[in-house]
Amino acid sequence: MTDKRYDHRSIEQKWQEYWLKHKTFSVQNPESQTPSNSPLSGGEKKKPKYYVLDMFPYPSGAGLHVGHPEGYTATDIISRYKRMRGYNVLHPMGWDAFGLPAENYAIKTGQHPEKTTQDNIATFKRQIQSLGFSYDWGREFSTTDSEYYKHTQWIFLQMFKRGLLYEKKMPMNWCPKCRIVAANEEVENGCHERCGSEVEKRDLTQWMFRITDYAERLLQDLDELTEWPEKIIAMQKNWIGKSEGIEIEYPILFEEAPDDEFVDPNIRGTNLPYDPALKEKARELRNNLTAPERKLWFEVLKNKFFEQLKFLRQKPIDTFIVDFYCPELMLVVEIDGDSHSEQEEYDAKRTEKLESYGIKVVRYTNAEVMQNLAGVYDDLFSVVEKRKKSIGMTQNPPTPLNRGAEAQPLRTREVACDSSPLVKGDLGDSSSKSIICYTTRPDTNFGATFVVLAPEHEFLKQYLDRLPNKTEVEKYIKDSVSRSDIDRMAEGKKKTGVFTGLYVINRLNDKKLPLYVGDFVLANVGTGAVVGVPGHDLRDFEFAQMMGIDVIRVVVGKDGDISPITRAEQVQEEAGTMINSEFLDGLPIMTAKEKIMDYLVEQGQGEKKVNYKLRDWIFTRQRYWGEPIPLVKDEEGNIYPLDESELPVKLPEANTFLPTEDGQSPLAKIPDWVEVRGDVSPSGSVKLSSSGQKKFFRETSTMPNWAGSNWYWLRFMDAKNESEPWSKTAENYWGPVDLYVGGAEHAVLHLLYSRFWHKVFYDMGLVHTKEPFKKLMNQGLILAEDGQKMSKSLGNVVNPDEIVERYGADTLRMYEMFMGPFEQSKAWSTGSVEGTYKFLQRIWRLFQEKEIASDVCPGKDFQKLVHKTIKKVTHDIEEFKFNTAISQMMILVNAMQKLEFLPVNGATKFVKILAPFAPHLAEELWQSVLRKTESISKADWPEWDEALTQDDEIDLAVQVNGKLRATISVPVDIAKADAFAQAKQQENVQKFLEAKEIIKEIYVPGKIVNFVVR
RNA sequence: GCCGAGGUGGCGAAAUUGGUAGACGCGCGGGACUCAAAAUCCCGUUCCCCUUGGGGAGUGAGGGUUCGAUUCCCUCCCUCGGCACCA
Repeated sequence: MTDKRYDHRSIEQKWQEYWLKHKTFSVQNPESQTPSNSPLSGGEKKKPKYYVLDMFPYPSGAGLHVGHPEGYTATDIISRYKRMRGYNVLHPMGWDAFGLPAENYAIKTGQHPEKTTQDNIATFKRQIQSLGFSYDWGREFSTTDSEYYKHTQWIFLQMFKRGLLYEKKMPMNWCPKCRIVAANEEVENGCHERCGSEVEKRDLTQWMFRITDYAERLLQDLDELTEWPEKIIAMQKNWIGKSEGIEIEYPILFEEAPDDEFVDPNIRGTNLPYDPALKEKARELRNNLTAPERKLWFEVLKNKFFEQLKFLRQKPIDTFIVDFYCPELMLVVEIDGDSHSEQEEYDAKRTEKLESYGIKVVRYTNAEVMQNLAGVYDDLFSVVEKRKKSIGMTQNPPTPLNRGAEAQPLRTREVACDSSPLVKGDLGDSSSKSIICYTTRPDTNFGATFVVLAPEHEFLKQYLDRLPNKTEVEKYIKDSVSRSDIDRMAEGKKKTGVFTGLYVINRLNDKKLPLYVGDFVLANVGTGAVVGVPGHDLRDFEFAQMMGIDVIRVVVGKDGDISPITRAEQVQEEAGTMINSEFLDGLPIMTAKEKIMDYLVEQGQGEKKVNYKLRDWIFTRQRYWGEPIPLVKDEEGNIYPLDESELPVKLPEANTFLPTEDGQSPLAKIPDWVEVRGDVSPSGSVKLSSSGQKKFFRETSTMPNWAGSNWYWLRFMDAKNESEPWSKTAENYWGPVDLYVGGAEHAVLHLLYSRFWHKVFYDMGLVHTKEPFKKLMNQGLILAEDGQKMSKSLGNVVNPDEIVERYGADTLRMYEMFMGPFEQSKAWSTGSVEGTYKFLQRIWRLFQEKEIASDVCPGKDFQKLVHKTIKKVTHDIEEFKFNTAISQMMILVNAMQKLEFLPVNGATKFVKILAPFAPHLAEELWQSVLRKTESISKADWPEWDEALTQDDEIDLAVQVNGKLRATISVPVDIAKADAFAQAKQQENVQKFLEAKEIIKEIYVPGKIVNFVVR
């Protein structure tokens, strides 16, 4: 008997060297053009491919965390398993090495980030290699290699040329600590996810990626990702945040402003005398226009259909208040109700009096306005023309805007709008303003009782002076803008706001809605204005309660409650039937939503709109340690892409890595690099040369660290390609990634950005699939022994180097797989590590101490166990259930230990299935003990005989009334009657059947017999 | 608040379509070997009760469906992860 101890150190070192030396895990791309000298043999060429990818690490100074090997071991098991199953496996590793820590370290110590990065990569590589992963190191690269980032820059240029990038000045997330702009995805609860300090909003100009152009596709194609965790799908859906609704226009009712504010006092008709007592009355009328007045006003007069002509509403003249008055033309437009004699007489007198001032009066009836607005318009148009002539206004003849068809009422607003339709109408004309509100629940619009604007709303900026409650509003805006998002959140969800003094009109029911400012309305959501339906939206309800605004019920829920809504619990948001809503009454809310949307669109009061929470991606960073952006500006500020021949744009040497406080990259402080000369080529790109005609300035921002990781999986397919990022041949063969494994923290960052770029590549014809990653798995977090997150400050960090030194790589791999379900987070347990180590020792001793016999019949039970184990381990690997695969192997090992000899057949099979988990030990047993001459990676995965996985004899459970009373050992295929007969003979069963009547006998073959008695 | 994943011995955890709950491992108890210890091997180990056999309870709580529920349905509680005034 040999007495060799299980010496993990020498075994692991020996085989790691062997694998490297023999290039055991290097894979070649199929060379389509040279079949004869292709590194792939004819047989290999026909092998199906399998691409297994880890999320490549950022090589931090802290070295490998025990969390890293968890994912890496899983992918390694899959890789080794797939190889043995005959796949051509691509399993690469590289470094995502641009990023803040190296740079911050550089700022602190002055050490160049390049140096830090190289050191860290060396450490990471050594640590990863010490774990015996089967990577093809021939494909290794770092995103910081200029040979790599030259392609990243090339991709940037292509995207720039496709119009996917634009420069924009807007409030950006600025982290004052890191002195860097962060993408929305990088801000958590108002804090920078990197450093945890609070971000500010700063107006900065940055390059933005039009990821929103792909919002719909990013959402739709999630359906294709059937092998992704539901959790990630849900998070991405949520982040994209699609909602379907409508933008509704609410015309603003301005209080009367002094005439001279609207109309040039030099105009003859401006200063007509009037009774000052009428002023108050006119104001009131103005705020309560009749429906026809409103229609004529909003759809014709206020909208400047008569160019340059200003109409005033409810204007006091003499002792009258006229409906509409145009001072320039001295023209009055009146709308009359159904005429009766008294009224006619009065009107005639009034007309006479007005005409004595030189005023022309035209009259239309309510019915005309309501039913034939086009006719009214035509008539008014000719009146205006004549009037102009008679008054002597001949130049600039008024041109009517586009009108609808003759019989149609006029469409007066074009509802299609610019990108941020905060306010409708020309800013010069205050009397034609509307507030646009986005809502997903227009069905409840009959219940609207107020409108709230975000404090940042454009309307407030431009019309502050015209607000009756100017002082209060101004103060409120100042207060809320000065508070950060965090402050606003810290105050809970308590609603605050102030009344502007203005009203808007809900044209659905001609109701006046008070217009408020409130900071619960967010400027960048929807249109920055919300229509308040307090009966059916909790937030609106809270606001209404705070402000003392009416609540109207327009939905009856399941509970049938139709009482006035006074408590938050009564606020019905989800489902129900419409009431108090005129033509919507009785409809379920979803039907009502469709109906009213169609109605509002038809009436020209709104436009359907799909909204996404997803914002464009802020792409530039004010940092040194990132890919320089290959753009230049000329002295006029025009932007040009650099010519592709200029790539890579390498990072210049720098003395300081500290970004400026005003949001500039340290690159901006290197004038020799920033200022260049060159010429614009016919294609519009710039070629640099010292003799160039023009002066240019380089873009000094760099790319975010997501850029490099946004296409790296494609580079691995063709890592040595110098002329292009990857060849189509390579992508055609290897793509897409079959299995992608990493932490769930990248759910909406890396994984969303990568999907975005991949779709652009797809549109460019550079890849043949819409999605980059077929199957995605997230490893669970590994917590410290105390159940807390591992952290330096808590001193509970487990160093993988120490574990490898003491127990070996195989133990660490095996232990991490045995800890529990792969996707679940779990706490470290040193005790269990030792248990796993003992298991490997037991295997070792088994092969050292027992004679391996080829001619010994091991017995049928053992043979069955071997086949069962192969079956279970195979299934479990496929399903990522490594923990139960290992327990099954433990069961087999326990059984082997009880045998006197090791049957060579069973032992060989066992070593094969052990190989993906503990490759060093398996390779040692394979080559040194079983005397095989080739690496176990080249061996075939063992098959199992299904018949041998079935038991002949089973323990049948016998129940009485569902309670277990006995178990009987019977042949699997026992006849039903025999099963019952044997079961009844059991003493303990009889005890429970005595003096009872059997009402039912249940037999589930292979499982149970159950007697139901009474 | 919403979305997702969970809640099973002292601990990590198992359990095809509803069919013997707790496989496997750690820990613990007992034993063998040893002068002794370590290592190794063997036996036991959900809890409670009589203790040869057994009996009762038990998978976060409470209901329901079923001959039978960790598994299916309803209500609720707790933990973790994500989003968070998205109109």
